[in-house]
Amino acid sequence: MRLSRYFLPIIKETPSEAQIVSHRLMLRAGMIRQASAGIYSWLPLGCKVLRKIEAIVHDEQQAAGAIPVLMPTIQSADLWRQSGRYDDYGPEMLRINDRHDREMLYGPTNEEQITEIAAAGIRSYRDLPKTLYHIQWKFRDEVRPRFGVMRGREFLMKDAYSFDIDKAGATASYNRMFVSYLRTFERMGLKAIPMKADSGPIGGDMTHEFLILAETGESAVFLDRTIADLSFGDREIDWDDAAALQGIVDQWTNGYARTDETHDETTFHAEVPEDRRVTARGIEVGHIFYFGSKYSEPLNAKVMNPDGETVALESGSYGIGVSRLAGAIIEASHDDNGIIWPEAVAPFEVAVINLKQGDAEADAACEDLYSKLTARGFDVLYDDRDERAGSKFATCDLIGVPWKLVVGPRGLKNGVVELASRRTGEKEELAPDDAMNRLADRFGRA
RNA sequence: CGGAGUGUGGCGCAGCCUGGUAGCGCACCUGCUUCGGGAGCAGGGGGUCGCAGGUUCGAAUCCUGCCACUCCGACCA
Repeated sequence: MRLSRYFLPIIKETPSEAQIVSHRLMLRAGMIRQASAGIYSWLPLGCKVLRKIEAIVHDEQQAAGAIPVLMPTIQSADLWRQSGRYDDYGPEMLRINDRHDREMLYGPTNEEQITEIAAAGIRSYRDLPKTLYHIQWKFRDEVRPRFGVMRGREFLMKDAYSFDIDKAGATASYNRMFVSYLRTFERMGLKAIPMKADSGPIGGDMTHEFLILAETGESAVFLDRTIADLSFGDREIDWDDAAALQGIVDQWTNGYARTDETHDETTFHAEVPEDRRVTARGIEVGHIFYFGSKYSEPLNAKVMNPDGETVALESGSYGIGVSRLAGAIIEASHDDNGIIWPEAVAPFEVAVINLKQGDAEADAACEDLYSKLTARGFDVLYDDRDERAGSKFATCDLIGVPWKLVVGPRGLKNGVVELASRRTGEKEELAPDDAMNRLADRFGRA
């Protein structure tokens, strides 16, 4: 993308309403624009990041065997009456009447809908297990939206729902999602820690929240350092090997890790030696539940088991706050100059910065880099604006492009361009072809 | 939902108390000089002062009502 043709409305000054760094930076970098309280438009840069996050979630969900669907945002009140949640949910649910005065609602979640779908399409234990998911906008009419997309009323969420014949099957499905989440967040460059959670309004007993550590997190967290030091790495997964999955889950859940909701100081001290106790703050980016037949019973989602008996489906639900992640990643990765995107979710992987637009040699060198990198599959931002160098650097750092290729007449005289890392600040002078090869190695591209 | 505030050009703000030609910085446009980490000078464009009533010769300013948004707290993917 040539910056001169892009739409990137950055702002120099800090918007007064933004209290936390991710909100400030998202506004300044032209990623989002507030439409009304807790509701945002995603501008090109923000939209790009959101799509990259979504792509990773889709990829990992499907790797773990979940099947993509897409359910509507507007739902009928009837289903919610059957589950008993129409009244329970309270004013947080946005209720709408259509022209026939039928009661509708903008979905805050989709358990009822998916259970209805499962009830209609799954008849036998032979059809199980199944995990379906979608990534769809949700609306929860928060009393006090704040922190930009971290706590909006409208938000994009991945929600998956598993269906099994019995508790053992449901546990296996739960564990698949658990492991899938470890992989998903790690791919995004995040350290997400599973923590024992309260089940909240959805109910259930087997439940974990995934939190990333950040100073501005909304929850206080208490954990054993050994959990924070775990990393998933490249290990091979057999998604059908229930025992192996259970082993991984055990590895991540054996140590103490809780939020302030479930934290117990006495247990913490008893289980964790003092030098391993970590007290920090975290942002919830995922939440998984097992809830058994809570919805399948009232919604009559029942199947026949091998013994010819009709039994209610065993279910769980599994959420990832996709739009929240965009903010959470920034909370976890930024500096005074702006955002520092992990490569996997960066809106652009590399920026070509032309220090002297209009200089024939510089222009030619930049055009060459831009077309070659693009041809090699890179997402490139070419800053071809007629701006001063300082302004280009500032923009590039603000929007967090992980790598810069700096091209100017001075370097070209010596046959070099500068390759600079946004994260470390390290700079290296290389011949243009060498710089491209360096990037190709880094990103695993030819 | 309790408490506290704010609405004036795209953004950040002053002006309001004490009514009398709507202003500043950034951004934007034009020109010149600059140009390797958010340039300088000169000129220029853009605002029904949140909305509706009221008081007044005259309202951004005073009064009444409404709307929107923000912050603190309780609550939440």
